[in-house]
Amino acid sequence: MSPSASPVTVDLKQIKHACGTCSLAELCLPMGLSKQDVSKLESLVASRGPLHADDHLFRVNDPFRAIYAVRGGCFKTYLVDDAGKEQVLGFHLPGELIGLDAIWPEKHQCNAVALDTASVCELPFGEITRLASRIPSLQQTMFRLLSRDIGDSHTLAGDLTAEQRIAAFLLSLASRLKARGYSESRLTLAMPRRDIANFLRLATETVSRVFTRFEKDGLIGVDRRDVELLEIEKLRKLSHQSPC
Amino acid sequence: MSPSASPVTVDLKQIKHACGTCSLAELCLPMGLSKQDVSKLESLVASRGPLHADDHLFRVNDPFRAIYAVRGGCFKTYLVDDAGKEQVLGFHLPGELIGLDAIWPEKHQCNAVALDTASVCELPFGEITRLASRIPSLQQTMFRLLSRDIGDSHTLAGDLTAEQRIAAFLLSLASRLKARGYSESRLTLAMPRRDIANFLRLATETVSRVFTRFEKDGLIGVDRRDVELLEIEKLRKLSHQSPC
DNA sequence: CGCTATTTTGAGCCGCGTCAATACGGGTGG
DNA sequence: CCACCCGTATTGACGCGGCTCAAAATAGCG
Repeated sequence: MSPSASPVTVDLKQIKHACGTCSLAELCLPMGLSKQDVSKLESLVASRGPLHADDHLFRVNDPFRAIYAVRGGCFKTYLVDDAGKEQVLGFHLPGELIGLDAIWPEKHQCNAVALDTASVCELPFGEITRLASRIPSLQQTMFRLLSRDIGDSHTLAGDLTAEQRIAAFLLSLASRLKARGYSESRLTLAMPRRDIANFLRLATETVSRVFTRFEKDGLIGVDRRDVELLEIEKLRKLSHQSPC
Repeated sequence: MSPSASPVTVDLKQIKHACGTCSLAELCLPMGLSKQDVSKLESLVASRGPLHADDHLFRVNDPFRAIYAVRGGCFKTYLVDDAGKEQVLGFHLPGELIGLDAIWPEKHQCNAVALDTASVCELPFGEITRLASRIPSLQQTMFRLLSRDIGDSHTLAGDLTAEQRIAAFLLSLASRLKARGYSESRLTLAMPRRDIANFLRLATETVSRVFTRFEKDGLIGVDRRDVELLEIEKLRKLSHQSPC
């Protein structure tokens, strides 16, 4: 039924659930909860993993039962359009939630696949909502997390040049990784150029060319999937100056 | 403080709040609530209007106090980027909610302006959440409405040709209007070409040209802002066939 | 060491944006 | 009722950014 629920030999229950001590706590659901409330929450959370590259967390039309918090690794969400072509909707780093768009019709609206070795916390939605009724701050947190995702979607909506898109993309990854305790300037892309291009609505070749151009201009250092941001300020200017 | 709260001579309290009898009930918050719960909800709702074209409902960074349900008319939400250029985020028809993206940071994330004579129901968010804690189905409704907005944002994200965008835009308007009891095939655009173009990330001239082309091909009839969809099926095909 | 997927690089083309001019319509004042 | 004005919409000419097609370079892997 649920994908990648193959007879893996990992007993999910063995993994200790400890939102209270999780380094992602303030990014994830427990944000702003009391100790007692966090422990109630913990009792609902099931850890799941490890998933490997290309393992699916869920697929379009899977029944919606839980939302997922990325614990480690990187996920990609995507659709397949009528012509059979993939449409990357986003990349999801540790501390970020996946599956919020499935609440409405109670079916998953996209596919979610691991890009590398990854693990997630599974949050059964029905029980979360029941708990949220009794804990106002949890309800509030849920509303905020949902609201944040609505605003975020506007980020890439503008009509931007290839350079602007790629600069913004790199900066977005960097800042999100920074918030999770990783380096702000050095990052390893978990996804191939094709996925980046698809996500940014560009051709793979264009992404490649812009990477090269950025490197020649001394803005970044590129070695395969390792990227170093050398001139963050210049990138920032590039990313939100209009193509006037 | 709140924009367009000029000394209008309309006493807001005079307008009868009756979510129970509102034709938009099943589109709006009361969706799936019991009679008793609806009446509790009604006691929170304040009607506001009429607003006139160019009246702002709220602006970026206004403190977030309420979400708004469009009761009549049409609204546009937009941002102004660093270069001072407007970015249309969406159009909002009767029965649709505005301001959900402001829950998170408790500030409005965009500007909302009436395109024609319009009115809204104002739903004080704090009281809604308080009520939602006590009425699980209201909480559920809120989650669903938020979730729906997340999914919707993907609609225009693809890289589509000008014709695909415009066909999809017209179909989206038509289907939303149909759900609200209006004609499915005849519609009056409340917004100028410039706003359509901006929303679809196209040039005004391109929108104009595609309208003309569609008309020559017998797909639509256009008279200024009145549009008639003559070949809905063909438009549908056009809108989601890949540019292969 | 060969096989394959990924990435890079080059050449040519096309859709759409830009610039510019014209047409249309609705409102205002004489 | 007409002349005038101004914002919106249409139409045409042209250039460019990014896509397509094609091929070579590079890396990972058995």
